[in-house]
Amino acid sequence: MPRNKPASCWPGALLPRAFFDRAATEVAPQLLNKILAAADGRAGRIVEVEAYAGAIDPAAHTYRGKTPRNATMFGPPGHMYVYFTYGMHWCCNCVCGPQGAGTGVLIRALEPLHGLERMRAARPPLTRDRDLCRGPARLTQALGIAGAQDGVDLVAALEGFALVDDGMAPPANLAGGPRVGIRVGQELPWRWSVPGNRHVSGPLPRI
DNA sequence: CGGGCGATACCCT
DNA sequence: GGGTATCGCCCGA
Repeated sequence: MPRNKPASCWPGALLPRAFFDRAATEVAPQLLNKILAAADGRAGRIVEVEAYAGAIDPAAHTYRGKTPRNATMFGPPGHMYVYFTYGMHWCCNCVCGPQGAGTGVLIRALEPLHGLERMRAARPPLTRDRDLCRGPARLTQALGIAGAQDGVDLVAALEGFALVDDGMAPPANLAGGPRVGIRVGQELPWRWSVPGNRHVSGPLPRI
């Protein structure tokens, strides 16, 4: 694939670097209804996110400091931290600020917008359309995100992936809920989703 | 559409 | 060596 700007494949404005240079808990709800786009046109609207807050957050990969696996999380905001889990799945985060804090936002679900044929081709044959990007490891597979994309700059958007704002505001009156699949830190209400959206994964938060 | 269950390899202790 | 920021398949409604 050419290293052109994904913004040219989806109408809207790239998110500025400053968008990510603040606490992950602040960035996360603002990412709802933004668009994650790939250079080949595959794109989806972000409908579910979780914040991971580094040294103060026992559920964060970065809680115990920098390691080879989590190094990207300690790097510049606006880059993509991709990690491997459960022996078979890749998941995608947006690194947040301040740089060096090891904080980020896990993208948990997308509503598919464009390039659905390519998404289906990248997913198991029996996948129901609702499940194309419903879950953090499903959306990476649908968009072609894996270990090779760890560290990709989503703001510069020169490496095949970008975050785009097409003008749709985040949902109003959002409430946070517990994050999915963690043992520690469950009391922190750092999961947000678009109310009523059918492409949200896991237990639906009470509206 | 929702629940139960097995699969899988890498990282860190 | 243990635990994991999960998912697909299969079954019933």
